[in-house]
Amino acid sequence: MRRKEGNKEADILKAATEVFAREGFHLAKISQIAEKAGLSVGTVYLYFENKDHLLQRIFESLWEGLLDHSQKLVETPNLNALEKIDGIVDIVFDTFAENPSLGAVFQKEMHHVSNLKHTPFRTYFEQFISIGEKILAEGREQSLFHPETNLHVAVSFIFGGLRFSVHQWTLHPEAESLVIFRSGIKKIIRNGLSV
Amino acid sequence: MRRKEGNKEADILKAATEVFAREGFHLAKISQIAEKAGLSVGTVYLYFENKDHLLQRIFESLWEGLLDHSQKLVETPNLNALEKIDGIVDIVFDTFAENPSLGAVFQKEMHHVSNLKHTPFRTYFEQFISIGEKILAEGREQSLFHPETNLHVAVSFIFGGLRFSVHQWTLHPEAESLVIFRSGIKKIIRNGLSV
DNA sequence: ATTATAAATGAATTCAAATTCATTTATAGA
DNA sequence: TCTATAAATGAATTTGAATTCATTTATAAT
Repeated sequence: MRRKEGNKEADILKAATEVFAREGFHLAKISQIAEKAGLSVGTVYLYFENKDHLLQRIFESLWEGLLDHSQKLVETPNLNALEKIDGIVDIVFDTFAENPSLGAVFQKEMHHVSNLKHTPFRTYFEQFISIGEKILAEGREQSLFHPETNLHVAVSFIFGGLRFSVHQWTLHPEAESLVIFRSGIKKIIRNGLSV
Repeated sequence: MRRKEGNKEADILKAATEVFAREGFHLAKISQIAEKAGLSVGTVYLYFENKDHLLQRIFESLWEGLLDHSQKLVETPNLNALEKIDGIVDIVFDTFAENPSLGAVFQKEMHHVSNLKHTPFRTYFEQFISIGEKILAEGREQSLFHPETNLHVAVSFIFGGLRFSVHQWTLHPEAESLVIFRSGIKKIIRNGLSV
């Protein structure tokens, strides 16, 4: 009996991420993905039920990575809330610096994925947000943060800002170094604009 | 000869905005838009060349409104940079509070629109960003802002955070009042999280 | 070397929705 | 009242890509 050569599932996911990043999910063609992965259209369907599932899988592993790292971070002792916020920024930047296409897909398609039936993506997002809120609440208790900061509002703002600016960086990585982008964002979250 | 009744062009744009907001551009059906606007599919094509143009028109007037107001704001004398930042937040919130569906479309479809051929949307976005950078540069000169803040990074972050959080508010307007959301965001931009 | 079978292929099929256009409807002007 | 013509309609057409599946290919087992 014939055996599988290489890791086609991984090849397909990688190709799909790149094509979705460039074209956007809805304009991406399975034929483009197949070509980029170096196999035929039919083979894509041997490994994935359909186009939606491809996107779901990408988000599943993305969210699991983000949540895993973030969960570990919040549980780390001897880190104050400010350091934890920096840690979250690092997790997000590390994730997408390593794989810029993923940043584009995350920015462009999160809403679509959340609306797919039978997916727990709203939950993943909510978990992430709730980790953020936990950190901010901690910082408030430690009197590191302004006591009147509305947690929910702050977390939304930071999530949106972080996701968008990481994506911008992946689009123009030459404009500012990753180091500058990353530290710039940490400063704004900590100190805002005012002197 | 027969004359046009009402303002069908406006009805179609309004309906399209609502349907695009709920379904996302690519899953939205012209038939849904026609039904919501109270006219037939063919009539949509009497007023708009195709589906893409419908989205383009929505963004065109949205951007023009945002840029118009922002332009006026930066030119207002006797406002310091911090007040101008607050003004931008107000402009964005006013725009979308008045028409929440527009906020969803802006969040979900900006990237798609930017990639449409023959559109100046990259330019609109760049103009908006450059207004932001101008304000931040001003604040730096007035010694209101941290001198080491990277303008480009800060503006990206703020744009993304603002757009996302306004959209979140439109999704769950009951969770926090508009007033709380708006002032919370102003505080974070000004002062960050730290005491 | 032959066989059985899993893996892979890609042309053919299916499907859904965008777009068109022949037909109908309403009204301004004669 | 009767055109002439613009406006509106929606069934029919077109389009384009997702998905299928009959066929081919490779290899493990005998």
